[in-house]
Amino acid sequence: MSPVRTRFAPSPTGLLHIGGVRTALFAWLHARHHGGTFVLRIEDTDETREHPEAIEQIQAALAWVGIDWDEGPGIGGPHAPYIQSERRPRHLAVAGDLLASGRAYRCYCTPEELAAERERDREAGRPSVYSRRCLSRPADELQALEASGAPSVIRLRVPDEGVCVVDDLVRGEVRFEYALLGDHVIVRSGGVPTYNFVNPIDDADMQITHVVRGEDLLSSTPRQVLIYEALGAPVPRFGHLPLLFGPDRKRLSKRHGATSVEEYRDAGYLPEAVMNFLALLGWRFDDQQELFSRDELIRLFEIERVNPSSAIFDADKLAWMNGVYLRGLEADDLAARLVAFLGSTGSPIAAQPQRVRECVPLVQEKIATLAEFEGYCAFLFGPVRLDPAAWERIAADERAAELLDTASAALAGAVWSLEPIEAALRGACEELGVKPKVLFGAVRVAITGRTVAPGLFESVELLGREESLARIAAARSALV
RNA sequence: GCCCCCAUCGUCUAGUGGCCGAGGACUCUGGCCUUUCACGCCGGCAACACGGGUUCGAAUCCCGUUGGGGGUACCA
Repeated sequence: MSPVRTRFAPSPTGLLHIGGVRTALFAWLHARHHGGTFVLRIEDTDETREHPEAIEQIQAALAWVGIDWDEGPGIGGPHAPYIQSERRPRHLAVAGDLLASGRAYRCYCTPEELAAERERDREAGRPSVYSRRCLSRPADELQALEASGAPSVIRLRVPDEGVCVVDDLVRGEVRFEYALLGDHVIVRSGGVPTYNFVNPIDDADMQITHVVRGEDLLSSTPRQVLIYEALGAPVPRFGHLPLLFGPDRKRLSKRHGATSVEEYRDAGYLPEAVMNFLALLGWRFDDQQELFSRDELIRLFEIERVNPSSAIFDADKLAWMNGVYLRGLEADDLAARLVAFLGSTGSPIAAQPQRVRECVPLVQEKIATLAEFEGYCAFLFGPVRLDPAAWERIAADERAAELLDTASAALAGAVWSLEPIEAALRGACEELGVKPKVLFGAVRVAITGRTVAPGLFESVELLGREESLARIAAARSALV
């Protein structure tokens, strides 16, 4: 059995779509599971959509989620560059061979003629298949056309009959009748080869054994199989993954919210959570386990277990899973990630890494994304910003002054560590005969400026006696 | 129009003829815990698209219908 070689072949059209990452992930997992090779190839076939910086972005996005590649463009790395357009001479040479052997032919039909033909086919209820007019033109007519400088494309001559049987790794046998295919264009009139031609040549040349890609490419498989056969190359196994949709069952797009990995990274998601979540879109190990480390995924992933039906991207579940991963992090690790994240957002609190580390225990169970940290902890890094609505809540209480004074007095005499602080505050409640939530609520607003905040005792302890008392005093004097 | 794929709770799914009066997770929801918010714990709502077969027996196999999706380009 030959070693497994898979590839991910995105076109550089912009930020890498989350669906693209899912495709890359499955192809990568399949290679890694079998100890094979994973190739990254940039398919910049269509020059009109070329987007150089997108090549960098694609690599950065893959690297961020934890997908590495053995061959292909590397960010300053040693990997051989696979940029499809650089292989143009080889593609055109194959086209030349096909032309010479009669497996391909020149077509001078104009787009208008072709469109009219399709229209007629459709109206007649027939499958629209190219009429092969140029294949039946007499030689002198062809020569005249060529001499006149009429633009031409090169078409592959598809068999008149027979079926192409694709034994798909996720769908089983799928059959296509060649008679329904039509001779497709392999080289455009401008001399640029098409995707359906170039893609199988590259896969053959790179000895790809398993083509793992989206289901949108299933229909083009027979056209590509023909190219492998023409090349005399082995036809790889195909695995067509179910497509990803938004909540409205339409293909995932911008209007569904975040669709690029970058957006999730910038929203404070963890790469391991994103990878885990994406792996579960179409694949599952059993009826229990949902949390998988990168290594477990590699060990357990089997493409044969991929579910063939399309999946809807559930952002809620990703958010939940991100929280699970966040809570599972070592405190030092979480702190480091927070500092890096805050730095990337330009937050000034990134400049206080020790402080961030001290805050971690207070919020690790409360936040679901790195982005939520600042909202909870900003009061520990600088002056309080009183939330007006929160302030209303305590200002409206006629006992507010009494509450704050008593709390202040209790704290003033407390030994400054967690338990004595709690004891002092609880003592204040008993002294006034109020429920803890009443007094704690008032102190919380004074200290944090908000009604929703990290644990009060921990917050007060971290803030220090002086600052805590100052904040309570400030709130006290702001009372009317 | 024609070709192809798909079809279990709202969502992701387990299920490969009897273990399923269908299991797990997210969401929603009732409760507990509790200084807020979370976390955690306990409980609840909620599905085999429909119709025919095959079989002693079907969510599981076959056919059809319906629905959804993809393709049908000198896009990929």
